[in-house]
Amino acid sequence: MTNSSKSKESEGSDAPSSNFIRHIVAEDLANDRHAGRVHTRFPPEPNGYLHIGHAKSICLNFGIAAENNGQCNLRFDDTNPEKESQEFVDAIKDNINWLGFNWSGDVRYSSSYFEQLYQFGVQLIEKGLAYVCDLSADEAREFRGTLTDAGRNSPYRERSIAENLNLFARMREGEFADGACSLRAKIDMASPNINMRDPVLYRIRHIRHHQTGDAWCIYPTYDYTHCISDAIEGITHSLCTLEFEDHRPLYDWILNSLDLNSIKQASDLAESDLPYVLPKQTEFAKLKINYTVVGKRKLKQLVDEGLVQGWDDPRMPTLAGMRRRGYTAASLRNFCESVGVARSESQVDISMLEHALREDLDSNAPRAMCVLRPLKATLTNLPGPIELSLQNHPKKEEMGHRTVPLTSEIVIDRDDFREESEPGFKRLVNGGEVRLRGAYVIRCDEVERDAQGEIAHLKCSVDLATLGKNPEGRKVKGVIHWVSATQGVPASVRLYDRLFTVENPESKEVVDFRTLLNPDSLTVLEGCLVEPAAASPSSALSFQFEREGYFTRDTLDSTDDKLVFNQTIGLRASH
RNA sequence: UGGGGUGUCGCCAAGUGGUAAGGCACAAGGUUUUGAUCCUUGCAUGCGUUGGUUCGAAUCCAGCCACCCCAGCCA
Repeated sequence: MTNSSKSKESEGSDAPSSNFIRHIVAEDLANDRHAGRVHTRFPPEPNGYLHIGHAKSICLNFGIAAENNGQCNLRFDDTNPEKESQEFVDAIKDNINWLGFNWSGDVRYSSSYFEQLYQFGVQLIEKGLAYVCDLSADEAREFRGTLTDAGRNSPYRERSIAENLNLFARMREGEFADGACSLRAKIDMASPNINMRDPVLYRIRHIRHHQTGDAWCIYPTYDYTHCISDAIEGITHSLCTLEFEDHRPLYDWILNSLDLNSIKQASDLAESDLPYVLPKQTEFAKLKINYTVVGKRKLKQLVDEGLVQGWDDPRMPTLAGMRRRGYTAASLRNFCESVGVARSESQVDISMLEHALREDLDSNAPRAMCVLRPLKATLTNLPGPIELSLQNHPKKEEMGHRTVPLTSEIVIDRDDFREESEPGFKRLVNGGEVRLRGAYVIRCDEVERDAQGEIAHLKCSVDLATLGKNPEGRKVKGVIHWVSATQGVPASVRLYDRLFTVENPESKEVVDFRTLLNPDSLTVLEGCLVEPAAASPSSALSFQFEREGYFTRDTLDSTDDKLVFNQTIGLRASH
């Protein structure tokens, strides 16, 4: 067999996986199509918060640039002031930095190209490729035809260039009311691609813009703005999602209709000797994950109707929410890489996200102990309080040690105790032994109940010969976590479960996705006890509470006298 | 009845004519003072389907089927 030698060399384990966009970029580089440049951009509209789906696009765009010594711009595609705001601009910038990416140069805004866009509009009119149309939106819809029937030409389609120029200028001057007319590209009302049936380039909106104020009352549409903005910024690879595939002919039509040299002169490459090449749009499938929703409208609805506690509610798939939940930026980046980039629409299983999270947290989160449902236990023969020095990470000596106080009064988790031994139960039972994590083996000698008959207190004896070593002559298989009842710090802990009860809450069959919300997505536990080291204001924020899972301090809700932890994700449970 | 796409293991996803990578999930073992981690092993005679071309097809050709997107002066 000769194939073994061949397959070995390609097994560079950390090499990024192959995907069709990496192929395209590599091929363009090989053919010197952009003079060696790779320049991408992430172009969010500031009309909502970024979510996990955006993370894929961010990682793709910034990643492709970084891999090829290229640049990636952050550009706010802010052509519809009606829905946009500065609040979203700020949140988006913050999220991108948190994810670990830095955009090239200053933040860009499509709105900062409005004057240039207007001039290009004039150019299209002069070339006889655009006209001012007085059809109302409703009329325009009728003229557009249907998916199967061709549209009809607008009665205003043959206005003279001079008249169009005059009208376009007056649109800008504010002479007309909203919707009175629009600038349209003159393409083909019979095109089977509806986007080519004389699409609107400019509409009239007497409304203040979050970046340009009252400077404009006409605003360019996405199709007109996006391609030109890409061209101005010298973007080489314009990556977007599949639903824009039908817009690509228009993207190309607009750029090819403009004088190439005038585009270059308006671009960041105006002074460059490099040959100017128009950007190319490439589409990929957006990220969908089961048991959650990423539709902007749905997320907004959850917030507005108080179904969650805000855009940064830890149950939300927004970057702000996930960050607050304790997701690490690295885990999100790794997840996006593992999901890949392709053109087939897919819905990724949330277990992949959870895997990336646990993988990162397992290797980086310090360990600590926290008892969620305390049950008091007295260690009857412990000579006195002692301080144990426990390793912060079982495999990483370099993460250091912390001191953990052991006192005669401790708490253990109610779930870790049963009166009767049961098959398969490896924790503490009456009369049985168990290891206190990092400390001694104890035996439960007595169970005390309260007036209601509930188990209230255990009396246990310690085998003083078992610190750091196994007892002789017998095997103690169970290990449970614990916290000193007197030194432990009270905390409130929030446990999370998936937000929706069904795999695909966004499916078309769903009438009202709100009825599919999981009523148990949030459980608040009060009176939990956490070891002092994890409660210190100067400690890390994220921990693995041993045998429970990963938790992070909620810095928004924690106060000096009330500590709050959010469960990031539980440990994998294999029993 | 128009146009544009996509179909490879339960979920993602490599593969570009030479005999189906990898990850997640799952299952079975081993190690373990976390029922975690880690390690080992297993997991598509098969690439939507039917034909065709070829010595050879997931890869090329033709037909069919399923699903997704498009009729905002949203992006």
